[in-house]
Amino acid sequence: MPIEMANRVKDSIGGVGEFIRSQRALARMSLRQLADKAKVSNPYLSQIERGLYRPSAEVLKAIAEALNISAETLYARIGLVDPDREERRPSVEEAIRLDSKLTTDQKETLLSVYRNFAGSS
Amino acid sequence: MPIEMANRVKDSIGGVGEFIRSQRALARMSLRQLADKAKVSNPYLSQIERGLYRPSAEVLKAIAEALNISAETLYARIGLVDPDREERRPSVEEAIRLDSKLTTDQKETLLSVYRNFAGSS
DNA sequence: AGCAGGTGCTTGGTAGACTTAGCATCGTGA
DNA sequence: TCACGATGCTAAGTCTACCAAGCACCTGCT
Repeated sequence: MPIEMANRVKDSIGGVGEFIRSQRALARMSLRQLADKAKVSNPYLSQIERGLYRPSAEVLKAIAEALNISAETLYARIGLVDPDREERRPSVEEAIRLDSKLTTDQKETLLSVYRNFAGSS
Repeated sequence: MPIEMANRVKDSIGGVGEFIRSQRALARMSLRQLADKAKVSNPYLSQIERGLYRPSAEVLKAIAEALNISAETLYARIGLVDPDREERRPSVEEAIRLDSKLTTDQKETLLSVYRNFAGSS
C-alpha cells in the first residue's frame, strides 16, 4: 500500500472510516462482530475504519445495514448521492426517456419536438 | 461478498449495461462522447454496456450525470438502494409543466402529443 | 505460571475494475 | 481511388479492493 496514496485517499474518505468506527462503538460491537455481520473480512474493516481503503458502495451498504443505519447516510459522506437532489427540478428529457408507456420511436419523436421547442440542450 | 448476493447483482449487470446503452442512444451520443463526458475510457464503457464488468458506484454516478438522469435510477437497477426507498418516477407531464424554456403554447402541444402517445399504447 | 479467548493489526496474495494503445469497419469527401 | 474521421471492439497491462493466515497484546481463569 503506497503511502502517498494512502494520504490522498485518507483525506477524501477518512471521514467515513471514523464515522463507522464511532457508530460501531456506539453499537458496542467488536471489529470482528461487525465484520461478520456485514460479511467482510475483519482486516479489511479495520483498514476501512483507519481510512486506508475506499470501500465499494456494496460494502458500504452491507456495513450500514449491519449498523442499522441508512445506506444513504454513508453514501452522502463520500458524495455518492447529491446533497441538493431534493431541490432538483425534473428534467423533461429524463422523464420522457424513462416513461414506460412510450415506445422508443415515440420517445424519439417527443424528444425531437422538445429539443426543437427548447432550443439547445 | 456473499455468493447469492453476487449472483443476484451479476444477473442485473447486463440490465444496467443495456439500460445505459439505450439511454445513450436516446441521448444521441457516441460511445466516446459519453465516455469522455463521464470521464471513463471508451473501451471500459463498451464493456459495461455489454455486461462484462460491474462498474463502481462512482462510475455509475458519473455516467448518470453525463446522461442527465438521476444516479438513483441506476443505483436501483443494481440494488444499491433499497426498493422501498425507491424514488418515484419523474412524471413527463409534471416535467413539461415545470420547464422554463417552453412557452405555454409549446407546453400544450407537447402535452397533447404525449397524451396521445401514452394513451393509445 | 500458563492457557484460553478476545481485541485490533500486518503480510502476502488474488481477482477484477479500469487504462492506454491499437485494430477493423464503415461512411464521406477530394 | 485514397485518405480521413468516427464508430465500436480487442489486447495487455496497472492498480486496488478485498480475503486468508497469522502476529502481538490484553484480560481473566485455574
